[in-house]
Amino acid sequence: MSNAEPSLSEQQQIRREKLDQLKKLNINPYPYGYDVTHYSTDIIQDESLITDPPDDSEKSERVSIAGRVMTRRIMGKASFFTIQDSKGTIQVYLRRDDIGVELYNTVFKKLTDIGDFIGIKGFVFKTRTGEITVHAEAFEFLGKTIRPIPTPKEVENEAGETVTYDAFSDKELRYRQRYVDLIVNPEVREVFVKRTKMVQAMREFMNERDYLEVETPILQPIYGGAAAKPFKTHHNALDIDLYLRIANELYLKRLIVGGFDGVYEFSKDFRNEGLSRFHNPEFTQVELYVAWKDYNWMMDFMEQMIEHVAQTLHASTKVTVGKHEIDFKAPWPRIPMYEAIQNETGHDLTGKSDDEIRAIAKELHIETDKSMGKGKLIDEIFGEYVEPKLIQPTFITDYPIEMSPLAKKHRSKDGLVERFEAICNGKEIANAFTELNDPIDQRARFEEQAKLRADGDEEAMTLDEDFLRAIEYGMPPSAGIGIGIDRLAMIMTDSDSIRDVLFFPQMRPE
RNA sequence: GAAUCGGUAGCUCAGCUGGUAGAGCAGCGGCCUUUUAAGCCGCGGGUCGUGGGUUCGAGCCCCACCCGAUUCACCA
Repeated sequence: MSNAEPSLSEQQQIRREKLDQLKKLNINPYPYGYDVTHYSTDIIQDESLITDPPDDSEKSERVSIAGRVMTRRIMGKASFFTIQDSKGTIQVYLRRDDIGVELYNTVFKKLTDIGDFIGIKGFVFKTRTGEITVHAEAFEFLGKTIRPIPTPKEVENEAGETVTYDAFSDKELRYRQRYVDLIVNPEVREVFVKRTKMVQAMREFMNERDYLEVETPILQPIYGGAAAKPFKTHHNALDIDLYLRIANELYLKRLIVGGFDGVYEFSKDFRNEGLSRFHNPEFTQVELYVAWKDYNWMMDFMEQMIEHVAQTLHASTKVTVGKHEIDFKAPWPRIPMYEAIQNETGHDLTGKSDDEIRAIAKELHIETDKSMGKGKLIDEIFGEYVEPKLIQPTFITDYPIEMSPLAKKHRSKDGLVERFEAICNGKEIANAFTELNDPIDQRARFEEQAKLRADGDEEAMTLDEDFLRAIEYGMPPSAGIGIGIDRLAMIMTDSDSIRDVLFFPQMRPE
């Protein structure tokens, strides 16, 4: 049939030849299905399946499994190999005399490679060395792979530690070819399963409280709800520019105006900024808005929800992250921002003017420039001196009004808003406020942002006339929060790069 | 965007002061019916990230570029 192309490696050519040979034997290399009764781990965990001594009589139970061949140990007329399915791996014992000469010698020994899919039916026994193994009575070819997969080997040394040889460890290849990473590095699957369970736990926690999961536009004519640079695109039929959302805040608040008491959305957001260990151009937040509540209530809510997440994932409130053990047991400390800064730097910023704060920033060796307003300067000081030191989950409260154009003025502290950020492992994981629902004030704040923009702050917010119209119709007092799902997933899975909690992190094209 | 480190066989890596590329696993041929990094005998496999340059000669030295990792800067 198809001659091997010159650009193919020797191993790729050989595998294509094997494909042709299978067809010549009237074996479909890509059949349509297989009747699976058991997964690998189910068999290993179910003692009652083991026949001892090995029992091939009709009364012993049969299992049928399917998966990839991952290792092979061929000893003439009998072989051991492992099959990997979606739950794990199990060893199979295969004998020529059980399945026939052609299937064994030709189909299995000659034409089956590591990575190929096969189905096995047989009974379960324990080998001399005590490994639970399926003794194959039927062998079926289920899919040819024509590209060799990496072949890491795991072995336990005398100390009982698992040592991996030839691990598929090149990070670039692992990110670019996540499918291969998932095949050969089983711990990767665990990370992503945990991430999904984390999201499920949060969703259940909110659903139990009757908050409504909603969907809002990703393509927005005016981007808002955060300070960030957007991705821009164009709609041809309407002939208008649109932006990929940087946040969904303003839409969820419109729904609060519309009469929902609690709405949330797991939102893919997009920010046209640098990539790093903590930043991917698209990332996930869950935003939640609840009517009749304020930011104090939201702190209670958040610490309870995250404690619940930790319990669900780790059966404990304590999670090991790098060198630290982080305890999510509620309540978490609540420290006003100025107090936190004073604790770390000795400077009390309360009531200070722009120029005074600029001078303090310089004293603290913070690089400043003209476009930085008071809010930005304080944020810089905080980010440099306080944030990295907050390992245990902590609420930092009461932010300067200049850096929070969507938050409500503090009920008692002048110049501040009712806002908090949750910090954990030295990074922000959530941002929340008592929502600003005074339309006159909101308009003034947008106008303040417009000035900052004119002064060169590219991330200052744009005035959204429709959003203002919405809250002019009246928005109940509300609390809102955004929780960074990727950041939280990093903590919950002890991953030190955001790329390790994203299946397909953004990469430059090959 | 800056600095540092890296890119050699399918995978993991070695490659000296520049002399024309190696190992283990994987692959191919053979032996082997309870092995487990199975073993034993034999064999093949490479535009050394890309493009220039220096040199009799470049994986190695020089220049430019591409890709990645880490740290830093901005942002969640």
